[in-house]
Amino acid sequence: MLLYDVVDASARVGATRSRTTKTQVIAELLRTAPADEVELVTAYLSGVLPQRRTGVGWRGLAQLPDPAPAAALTVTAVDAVMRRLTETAGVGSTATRAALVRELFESATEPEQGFLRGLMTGEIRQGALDGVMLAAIAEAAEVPQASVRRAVMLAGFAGPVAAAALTGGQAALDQITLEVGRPLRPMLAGSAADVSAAVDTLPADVPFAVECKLDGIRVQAHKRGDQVRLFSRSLDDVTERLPEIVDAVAALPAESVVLDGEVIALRADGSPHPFQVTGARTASSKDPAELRRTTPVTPWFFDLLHVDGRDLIDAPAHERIAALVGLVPESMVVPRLETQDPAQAQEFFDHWVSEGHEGVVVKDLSVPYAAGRRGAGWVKVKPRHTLDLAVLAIEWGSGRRKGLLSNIHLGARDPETGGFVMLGKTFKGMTDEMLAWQTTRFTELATDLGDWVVTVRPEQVVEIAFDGVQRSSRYPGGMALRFARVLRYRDDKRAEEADTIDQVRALRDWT
DNA sequence: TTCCGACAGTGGGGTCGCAAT
DNA sequence: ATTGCGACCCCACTATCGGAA
Repeated sequence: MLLYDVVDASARVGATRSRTTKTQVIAELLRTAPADEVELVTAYLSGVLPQRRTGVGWRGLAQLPDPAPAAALTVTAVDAVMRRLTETAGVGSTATRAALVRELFESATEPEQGFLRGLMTGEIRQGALDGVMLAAIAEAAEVPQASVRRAVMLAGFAGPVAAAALTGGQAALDQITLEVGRPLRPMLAGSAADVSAAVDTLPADVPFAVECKLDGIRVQAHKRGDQVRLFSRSLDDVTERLPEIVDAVAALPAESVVLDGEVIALRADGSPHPFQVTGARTASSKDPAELRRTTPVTPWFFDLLHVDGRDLIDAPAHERIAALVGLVPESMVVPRLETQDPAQAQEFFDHWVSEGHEGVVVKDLSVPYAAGRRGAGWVKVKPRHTLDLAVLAIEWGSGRRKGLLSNIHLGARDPETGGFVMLGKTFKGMTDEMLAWQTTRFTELATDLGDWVVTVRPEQVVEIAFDGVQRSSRYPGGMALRFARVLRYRDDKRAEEADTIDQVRALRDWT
C-alpha cells in the first residue's frame, strides 16, 4: 500500500470532527490494506511508530529536502527505513541517520513529508489516536468493539490486533489472551479533589479500599519459572535496570505471576525520596549493581493479574487482592485500608501524606482489572497547594490555540529585590474564554511582542494550583512547580501582593 | 432531550545518554 | 567540559462527540 493512501486518509480524518466519520474513513482504509501491511497502516494512522526510538526528532527534521513530485513510497518501504534508523540509534553517527532521513524524505511528496514528520515527532494531530482506531478496527473486521478493546489491552498495541481481526475475525481475537512475559496495558486512575469526593464517584454502598499512593515508577512484573521481565507504564522493558526488583519477584513462591505495582527509592529510615531520586535511578543505564548499592529501590505491589496459570484480570478487586496478600510478603504490598467510613479514609490519607507519600488511591473492590482504562473504579487523591503568582511572559499557542496567547510564565515576588523569580510555566486549566481574555490582556501589558514569547509588565496576578516544589537547574530560584495549573485570574490583587519566594521555599520537597 | 464517559489535544519539569561543539 | 537533542519518566486539564439515561 502506498504511504499516500494513508496520508490521504489521515487528511480526511483531520478534516472532520465527527468521530463516526473518522471511524468510517479509517475502517475503509484498513479493509483495502493488504494483510501483511495492516499492522503498519494501523500503527501509522494511530500516530505510532512500531520502532519506538529512531534517534531522529524535531531537530533532525527541521530542514527537509525538496519533496518528490509523485507518490511512490510504500508503507513497507517506510518501515524498512525506520528499522535501519532504529539499528543505528545510539550507535551510529548522526550523519548516517541524517542521510537515511534525507533519502526517505526525498522520495516523499509534500503531504507525505508532513505526515512522516508528525509520525516521527509524535505529533499526528488528526483527532484520531487509539480510541477511534479501536472502533475502526471493529468496523473493518465486523467484530464487536468490546472484543477489539479487550484484545488491544491484552496485547498492548493496536497494530497486531488489527492484523488478527482482519485476517481471522472474532476467532483470532479470542486467541489473544493475557500472556505471561508480554506486557498488557496498565489500569489507570481517575482523580478527585479530596477523599470524600473520590468516594462519591463510586457507586453507593460498594465496598472500597484506600491505598497509599507512592510517588515512584509504575512497574508491571512478569515471572515464569526463573525468568522475570519488568515493564514500564508505556510497556518498555526495564528489566535490566532494576535487578533488586527482579530478585524480589523471582523469589515469590509461584511458578508464574503477573503483578502490578510501584517502584520507589526509600531512605534508610523507610521514608520516600522525592520523585526526582527514583526517576534518576530508573532512568540510568549505568552499572545496575552499583546503582543498586547507592540508590536501592523497593517494589510495592497493589494488584495480581495472574498466578500459576490462573488469570485474575476479570476477577473483582477483592479477590485479586486476597490472592496478592496470600502470595507476596507484606513488606512488598502497598499499605491499604478497607473501610466503609469516609472519616477513616480521610485519616488514612492524612497519615500517609504526613509520612511523605503522594496521596491515596480509592478503589472500588467490586471491579475487574480494566486494563488501559481510566476512572473505572480507581480514583486518586493528592494534596493540592495554591499560590498567587505574577505573570511575567506568555507564549503563543499552537494547534487549536494558534493565534492565542497560551503558555504563561509564572513568578513569585522577591521582597529583597522587589522583582519576580520565575518558577515555571503552565498552559493548563484554561477555558476558551480565559484564553481569549488573556490574549487581549497580555497584548495590552506587552513590553515585547515576540513571535514566540511575549514579555509583559508583571502586573497580572493568577491563582495557581500545583502538586509540589521540586529542585530545578533551569530556573533562577533553583525551584520549579510540579504540575502547575491555572485556577483563576485575580483582579482583586495587585502584583505587589503576590506570594513570595519564601513561601515557595517553605514547600520544597527536599531539605 | 439532557447527561456524562471516553478521547484527543496542549503542552509542563526532570533525568539520562550520546554526539557534536 | 559543555551543550543540544531524543527518549521517556512523572503528569492536569478542557472541549467535544456520541451513546446512555
